[in-house]
Formats: sequence, structure tokens, C-alpha cells
Amino acid sequence: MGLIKTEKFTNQQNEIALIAKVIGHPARVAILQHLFKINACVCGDLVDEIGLAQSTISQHLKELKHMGLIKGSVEGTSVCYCIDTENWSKMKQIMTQFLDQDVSNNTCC
Amino acid sequence: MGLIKTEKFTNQQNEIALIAKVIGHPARVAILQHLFKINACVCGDLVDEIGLAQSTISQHLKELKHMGLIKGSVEGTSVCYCIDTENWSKMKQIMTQFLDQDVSNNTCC
DNA sequence: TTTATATATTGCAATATTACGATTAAGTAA
DNA sequence: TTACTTAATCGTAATATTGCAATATATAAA
Repeated sequence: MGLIKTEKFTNQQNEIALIAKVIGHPARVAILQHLFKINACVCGDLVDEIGLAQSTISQHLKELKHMGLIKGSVEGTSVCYCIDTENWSKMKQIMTQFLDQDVSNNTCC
Repeated sequence: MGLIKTEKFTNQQNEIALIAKVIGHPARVAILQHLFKINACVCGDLVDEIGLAQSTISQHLKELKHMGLIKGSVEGTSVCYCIDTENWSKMKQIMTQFLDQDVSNNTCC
């Protein structure tokens, strides 16, 4: 069906999955890495940097913004995007907690 | 097109995205959490636990196995699944390194 | 061998995602 | 005003994902 049955899972499980899903595309990984690297506002040079069509990059930016990982502010004709540090930290904590599950007692197979 | 242009990105970016993508479904998050919780082999009770069809769970297990996050061994008629601790640690390191990018110098917008 | 149980695979329908070109919107410069 | 620049949105095609029923496979028990 292509439709995820979110009602079968806990809020936490759905949230982890949503965060991971947004990161689960190399273009969005590249955008985030570039924003971290530049460490300041960036706009349409992401299109040159990444090499996908302008409309495609715009769509990925929209998804990242929708998840709250980045924020954008209009600067004249261009738009300045950057990491939303507060939300990034929150997201990082959620993911880290999931990833940090103790593996040492795992005594099977 | 629905087709990701992986050739536009670095191996690292593609790898991060692939890992995140596998985690990007609540059923797979639930499976992983259950395997951690039980801390031992588990088989078809994942179907009862999660409440999706057997074939659906089997497919998700296949994807997790394909990414190397879990491994399974046949035990009679059932199959014992568990976290692949070595690969989990590797994966965790890759993701943590990505998530840990320094946010403090971010002075924009 | 037959039957039962557990898991994997196949085939399919519904929906989602990715990507792009074309267009629109909104600001700037002339 | 018009022309230009930048980014968002729309429409669309191609592909991917999700989920299930049905079937296949493989082992165990009778």
C-alpha cells in the first residue's frame, strides 16, 4: 500500500523513524553537511554545490525545514538557510539515545 | 523519477543516508528496540509484538539483515534474530560522527 | 510418509518519493 | 514601469516503498 501504519507504533518509534527518514537521503545529508561546514547562511549555492535541479534542492530544503532541522530567513531575493541548532540538539539526543542501546549483554546466535 | 542520483554524492554521504533510511521506518525501529530489550534471540513473536502481517515483518527483517544491523540463525523451524553488535557499533559511530557536528559556532539567521 | 509449524518469497495494489521543467511570486535594479 | 534574479510551487513521469494474501520452502513431529 505504501502507507505506513503509524498507529501500530509508539510516538517515540514514529519520531525516531521520521528523523531518520529525513536524514535518509544523500542530498539532504549533503545539504546539512554543507550548512555545518559553511557555518553561516547559505542560499542558492547549494544548487551549484550539489548539482541537482533548483526545484529539487528547494524541495529537500522544505523537508528539512519541515522537520525543524534547518531554518531559513529571506534576505532580499535570496533565502538564508542554516541549522536550527536548538532542534538539532533535541534531534541528536533522541537519535543518540536510540543508537546507544547497550549491546554488550547481547549473548545470542 | 523516484531514483536517487547517488553519483552526485560522496560515499560517506550515501552511507549515512542508507543507514538512516533503514532506521527510517517505525516497524524497523520497533524490531531493533525489541531485539535490544529481549537481549537474546527472537523469532516470530515479533509478528505478535508488532502486529503487522508475517510477510511484512519478514521483509523488514530482510532489510535490517541486508544492512547488517541484525543477523539470523536457523533454530529448528524458527529463526533466531539478534543485533549484529559489531556492525551496530560501526554504524553507530558513523551516525554519531554525523550528528555530533559542532553547532556552537553557528552564528547565522 | 503425512501433518503441522515457522519463515521466506512472490505477486500485486496503493501510496510515497525523487527529480525535473515550467511557472509563479517576490524582491531588486535599471 | 520593465527587466532581472532568486526561490517556491505546480504538474508530471519514473521509480521505490509498504503491506498483505497466497504460495513456497524447510524443519520437526506423528
